[in-house]
Amino acid sequence: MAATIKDIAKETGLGLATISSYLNGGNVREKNRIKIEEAIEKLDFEVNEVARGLKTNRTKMIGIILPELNNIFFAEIITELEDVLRGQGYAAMICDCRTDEKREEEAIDFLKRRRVDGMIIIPTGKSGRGLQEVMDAGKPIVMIDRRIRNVRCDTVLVDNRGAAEDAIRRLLDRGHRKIGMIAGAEDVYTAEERFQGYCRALEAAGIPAEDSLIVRGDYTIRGGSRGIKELAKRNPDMTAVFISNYEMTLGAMIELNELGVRIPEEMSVIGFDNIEFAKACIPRLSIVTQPTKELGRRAAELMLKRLEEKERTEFETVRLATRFVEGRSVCCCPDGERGL
Amino acid sequence: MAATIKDIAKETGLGLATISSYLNGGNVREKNRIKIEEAIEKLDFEVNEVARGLKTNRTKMIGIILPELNNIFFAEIITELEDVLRGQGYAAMICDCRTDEKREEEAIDFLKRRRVDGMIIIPTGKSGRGLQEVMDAGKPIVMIDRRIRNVRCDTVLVDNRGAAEDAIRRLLDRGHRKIGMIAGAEDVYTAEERFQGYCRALEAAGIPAEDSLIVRGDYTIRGGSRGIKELAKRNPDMTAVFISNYEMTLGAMIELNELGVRIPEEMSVIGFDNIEFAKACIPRLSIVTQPTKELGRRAAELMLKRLEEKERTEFETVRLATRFVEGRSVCCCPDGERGL
DNA sequence: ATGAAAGCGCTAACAA
DNA sequence: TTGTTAGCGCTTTCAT
Repeated sequence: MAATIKDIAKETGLGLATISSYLNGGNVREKNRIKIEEAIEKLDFEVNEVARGLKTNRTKMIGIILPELNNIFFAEIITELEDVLRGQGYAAMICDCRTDEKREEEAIDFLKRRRVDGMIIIPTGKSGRGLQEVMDAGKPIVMIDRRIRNVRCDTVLVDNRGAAEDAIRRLLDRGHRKIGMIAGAEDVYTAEERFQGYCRALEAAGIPAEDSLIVRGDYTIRGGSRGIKELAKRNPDMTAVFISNYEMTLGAMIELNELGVRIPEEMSVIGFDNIEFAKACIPRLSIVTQPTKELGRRAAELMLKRLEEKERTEFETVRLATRFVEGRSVCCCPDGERGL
Repeated sequence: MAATIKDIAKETGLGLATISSYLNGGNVREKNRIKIEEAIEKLDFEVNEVARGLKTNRTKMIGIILPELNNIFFAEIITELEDVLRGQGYAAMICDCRTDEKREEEAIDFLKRRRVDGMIIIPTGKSGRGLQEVMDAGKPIVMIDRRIRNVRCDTVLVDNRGAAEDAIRRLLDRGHRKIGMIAGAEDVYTAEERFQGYCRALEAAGIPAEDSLIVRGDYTIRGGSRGIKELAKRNPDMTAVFISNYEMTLGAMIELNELGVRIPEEMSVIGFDNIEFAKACIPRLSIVTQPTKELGRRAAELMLKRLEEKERTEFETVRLATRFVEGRSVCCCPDGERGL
């Protein structure tokens, strides 16, 4: 059995409170400090954080709920998040809900029972069921990447609309007019924002958005390959395509590869996320990248701030900028007349 | 404040033990069961797992230590792991140690203080310092992917040597004789096994392994691109290359892309891991893939089995087979005489 | 600065 | 089956 502070007390002849005080950085007489440290060393004592958590009602655990861990975009965010949190002594209890709303709700309950001090969530569902109660119980929530209407809390987002707008504008500048988009599902926050950016850029250029140039994928590899096939079939005159997340970009590249479409001669492409993948493509892919590390860091910092604050202050929403990384997958299309 | 079983007892007029018995699946009179359920509903009671953990000395938390979460190979393993564990009510406390031995040791301490019921680790360090003590304290440990000599515990590995041997044999069968390898660092368990497979296959074919055809990367993208550059420079007559992990494969592809080397006409390539990436390559890459899901699942199952067992049984070592996925990145080289 | 004692929410004997 | 009681390891008044 592991040693307890009782054992340390007995070993040193001191009282429990003194040991506790020492452990929590209180003032202890030099002489006793040494005695305690020797006893700790000798008995191989380690604070029992479970007991401490029960007593203080603070477990120093943060629940993290996300759609899927085996997704490089989310994994990068969580990596940074966990790093910052643990640096402050907080443990990350991670729940992957497999992009399933029901599982997401279960995860929230699971974490409530475990009495985490707060939750950081990259939402899957749209309802946010269960979250408001967590907030009401005084446990802070920080949301990343997607927003949910009913839940008021700190949020860290990306400027999705601006990112898409910028990408499309670059295609327009190179003379493209028939620009396809592989968008995400309508009920996904980021997907909708990116889609709006696409529309807005075209609108600003006086080009009506055509239904045939838009397909809805579902942020999966399969969705990307289906999407590009569909677009190509429907639009022989399409000269460029904008793909709005990494998995779909990967799927589209696989399919373009399969179809033998030459990039950028036959088709200009702008993808999303994962710069390493983009560099490995032939030719190098132009992409929009998101600041994953910063998303994670800012979310962790917002959480830590909430955990320290005495009284609740205004909720913050941080919106981070994306970056465009130029590859060689976009060519000029002066007459807007090439295509497949 | 959240309701406690005391509140439920007061509300129902029953004793604490009855409530506890109900919560733990004991026998409770039908009438009382209903009363309790109503009270739980009314007071919005949820078991406090922290208190339960303190009392039972079982937190139902499993510590998971890994080199890096933002690595698709590890992320896939952890995803499956967490899924299986949570399905049995266990929480995954994940610690990313950034491939840093010191951080790995800190993570072990961190998890000990938190009194996790067991640890699953994908080791970074070679010493396994701190792990044996965990075992001695009666907490099971399961190791994944890499083995550590001093620590005796359940282990789930991949047949790395066989995988490399098979890959090289395929190249030999197609007539290649000058086969390069981008290996990992010598002190990395999997890297060494894969390297041995390479040597063994050549040996079986009566071809001496040449130093100039072997470079040591460090399992990073950068290591891969440097590796292929070095190999190409040193061996103008090299006709094929085997790259022994995903990151280095990615790096090598980026560099080959940069150098304008045509695959497979000028260079046959066999990579490692990440089938999606392989499919997106032009031409599709032939690769060795590892059974990530099964690695995670088996590890979780071994852990659960240990947690249930009354007395300690023999440690198990599971070794899983890899799979070769044929692409179009290997060509025939009948005379062994082409190359760059 | 230190000690004594109460109690966080739960489980597990033991009695009834 | 149910109630009473002790105690898991810690923190935290309140005295001293």
